[in-house]
Amino acid sequence: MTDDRPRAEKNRADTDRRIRAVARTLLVEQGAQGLTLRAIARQIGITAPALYRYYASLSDLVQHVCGDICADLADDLGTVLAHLPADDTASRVFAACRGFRTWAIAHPREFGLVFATPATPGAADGNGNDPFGQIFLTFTGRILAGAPGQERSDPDVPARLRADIERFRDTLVDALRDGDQPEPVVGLGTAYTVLRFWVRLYGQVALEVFDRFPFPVTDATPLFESMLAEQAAEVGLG
Amino acid sequence: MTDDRPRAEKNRADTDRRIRAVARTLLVEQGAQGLTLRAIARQIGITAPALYRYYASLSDLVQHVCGDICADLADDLGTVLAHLPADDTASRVFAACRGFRTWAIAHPREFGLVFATPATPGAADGNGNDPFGQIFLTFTGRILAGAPGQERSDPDVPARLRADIERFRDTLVDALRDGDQPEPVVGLGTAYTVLRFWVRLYGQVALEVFDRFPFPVTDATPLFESMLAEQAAEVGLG
DNA sequence: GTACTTGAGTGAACACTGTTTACCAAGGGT
DNA sequence: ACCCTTGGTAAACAGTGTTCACTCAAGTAC
Repeated sequence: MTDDRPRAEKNRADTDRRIRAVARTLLVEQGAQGLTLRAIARQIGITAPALYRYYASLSDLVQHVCGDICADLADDLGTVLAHLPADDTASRVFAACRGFRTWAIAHPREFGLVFATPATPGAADGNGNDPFGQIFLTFTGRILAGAPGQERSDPDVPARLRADIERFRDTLVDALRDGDQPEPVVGLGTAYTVLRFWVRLYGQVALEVFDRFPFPVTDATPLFESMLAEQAAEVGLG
Repeated sequence: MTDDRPRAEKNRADTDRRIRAVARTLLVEQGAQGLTLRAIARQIGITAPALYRYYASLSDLVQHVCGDICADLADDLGTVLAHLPADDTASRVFAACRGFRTWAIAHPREFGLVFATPATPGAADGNGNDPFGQIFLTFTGRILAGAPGQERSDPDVPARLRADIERFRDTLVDALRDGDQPEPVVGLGTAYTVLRFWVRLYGQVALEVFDRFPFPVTDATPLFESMLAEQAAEVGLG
């Protein structure tokens, strides 16, 4: 399996990887404000304008870095879930939520960049390439794939929400499509539950990572665990 | 009630107000990236270095602007609550939550600046001057002050959280102290409930304002209302 | 009234930033 | 041999935060 692409192409892909890697470490070590074109160029021994051969602008580069970050997080959650039986939905949900929190705490700068930046108005094309939503869909998809048909009764979702929850359900099964599997079915009640789960998980983790709880927390883990347990109990897991 | 302070002092306070006001409109009209020292100076007919007579740095200025923003939001919620009977806790809670969301939607840039910026490591001195926590404490304080003694049984809060929830309760009664009122009492269960309420409210509003729901939402209001109703029911309001 | 001190504001400078432009040199295709 | 794409450079432009030396007016002390 030798790499017989023309050397030129390989070099290009290589420096592209180096650019993103350096950008990443710069973000981690100095925060978003240290993520500058000239610093990146300096570190890989190149001049700043050369970067415009790879990205149209700084914000374009940053957007791609966000994509990388989300991919990493998705991978992380993927390996976490891979070690768990596919039909033990409860422990898979717990593991995914804990994994998300753990990753966020270990990578606060990355989390801040992708999770607390207002969506760029241009990138909100339906949904699609928004990396933020993508990672969420990925990991709930991985869980749902192993737990088909766990339906709550559909009337559970209030009437005024039906339209949007249906849209979300569609997005979800779309993300679930994988290979030649049969079309997965996801109930409206499930979709609604998943959405609520996400809202609360996000709130909890964001407040913790940004250190924005309204009082000086000494140990956030029990706080997180209790919220998790409560919510799991609420939907009948555990 | 004439203002007989020396004119010099008055002028200083005046241009200080102008600085903050211009900063504010700049933030609203151009986003955080348009909030620059030189732009502010230009707009009030002054040179940039002069601003250093008022603030130690740009980030110092920004921090004070955050304070102003939070004060405005607190005022907003204050007037909303003022029109409601002090003993109708349910409608006061609903009004405060709706008011918070409405304000956030009407002021997305301000919301983004103060609610989605990682806490400055220096400013996290215990709690105190962190404007973020302050506003929250203010408005839950205003509600709790009218509904004393609504205790859930204290054992409701899991054992491992007691220490932190007690700390939160203390912060809360501290913020409630007002004039010569008798020392207010807040149960642990109440504090815990309030905290959970905040986590979910924050998650919901942040996701909506940043347009980061994992699917294209067409009407976020029912989504918000259903989360609000659900949570209110859960704690026995309504 | 005359010195002295204070303090807001200025102008020039420094070290940065993103971005554009013109240019260059090496490689591959025909 | 020719051309032409491609990755890179140097120089420049406009803008940024920040510092320093300097004014110049107002207030205070004698």
